[in-house]
Amino acid sequence: MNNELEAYISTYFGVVRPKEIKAISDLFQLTSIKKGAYFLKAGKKSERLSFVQSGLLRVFVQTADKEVTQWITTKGQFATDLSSLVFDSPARWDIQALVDTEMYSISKADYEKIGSLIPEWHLLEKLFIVRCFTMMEDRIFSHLSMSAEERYQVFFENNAALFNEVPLQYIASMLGMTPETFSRIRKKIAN
Amino acid sequence: MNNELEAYISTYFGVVRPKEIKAISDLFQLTSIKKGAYFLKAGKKSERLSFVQSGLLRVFVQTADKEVTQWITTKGQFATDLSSLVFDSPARWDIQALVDTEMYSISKADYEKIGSLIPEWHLLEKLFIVRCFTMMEDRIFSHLSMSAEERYQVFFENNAALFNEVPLQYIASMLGMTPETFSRIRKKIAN
DNA sequence: TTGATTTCTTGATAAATGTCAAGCGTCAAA
DNA sequence: TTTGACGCTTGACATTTATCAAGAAATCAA
Repeated sequence: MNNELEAYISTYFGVVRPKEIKAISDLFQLTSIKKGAYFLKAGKKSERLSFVQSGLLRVFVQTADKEVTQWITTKGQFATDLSSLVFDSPARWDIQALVDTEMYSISKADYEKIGSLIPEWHLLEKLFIVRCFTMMEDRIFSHLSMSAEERYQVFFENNAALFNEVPLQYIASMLGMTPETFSRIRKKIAN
Repeated sequence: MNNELEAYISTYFGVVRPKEIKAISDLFQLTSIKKGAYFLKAGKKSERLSFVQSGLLRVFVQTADKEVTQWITTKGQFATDLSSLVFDSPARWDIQALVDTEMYSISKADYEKIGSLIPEWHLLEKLFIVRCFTMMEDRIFSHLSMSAEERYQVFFENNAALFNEVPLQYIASMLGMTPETFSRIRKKIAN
């Protein structure tokens, strides 16, 4: 399996022994998904966990009156509906490829095998999820304390490249504003 | 140790064997904290994980221009700065008792012992944190898709009792609005 | 390349929310 | 009982953000 995947496993989960990294990475398959195709449909069970190798996925949900983009998954990030994967509940998000996308993907069954391969796996996994939880705390804080313009600024500083790669309306939605507001903020900042 | 704590351990973590529940609960101490006292100070390391048995804690942060309430912890909920507890990083939140509060509290050192007492502990812990993560997803979604009034309604439906127990300004803050907006929403709904 | 489609921008206006200041009620300490 | 602190409400007004509609720009497919 691939060096880049092994780097993810090492970086995100802190697995250090090469044999173990190899054992985990062998459970992943490199899979491709075409632009517009769905990695996950809301209502279905999430059967796979994936790490994006190249390309982009959009996590969103269709509400009665609008579509809400919850996140855009970029290279190196994981994609799944975590609660659906873990609890076998119906997925709450649609996940769709914004461009042709390659990812390292593992089935739920194989994912659950990792625990028996690596003694401290559930601990490492816990640490990974705590990091995710902490990012969510930060994101909530941004909505409690910042204006739309401030949220734009912070996100742009950390994700500038994304602004050339996806329809801006999706970034607007995931920052909690309309495309028009987003556009006006950009205009204001440009001057 | 106490039946109520054992119920939390059973409910939140899914520990089933009575001996194990007992072993875990014995590591907790019932501790009291007076109204206004701090359970955690931002910048310090979070050394304890606690479950509120009675009373209320407010999780907040002081920014340059205002104080932001991130959460109010009620009976049965856990209190800590999770990332600080897990990674030994400085706490990002202040946690202060809103009223005299009793909680079952465990030190980080004892907490980390649980893994050696119960084989599947890290798995159970993971499931617990995934549930927390999912709640954060929902909360972010509420900020991406709902107005202040809708957030008020949803929160009120699920936490009506809290409205008689804490200064409403704190609820306003944790829902991402000013006390004045909060007050006007209440007036509107009353009519 | 061209036409169709989608996305982005802009203006006008409306609605939601924030800010500031004042006043009122409640509660507890003096 | 009074006084002061605190929290809530209200009004006037400002600012932010959303909505709607139109057109410009970019992208995609034939």
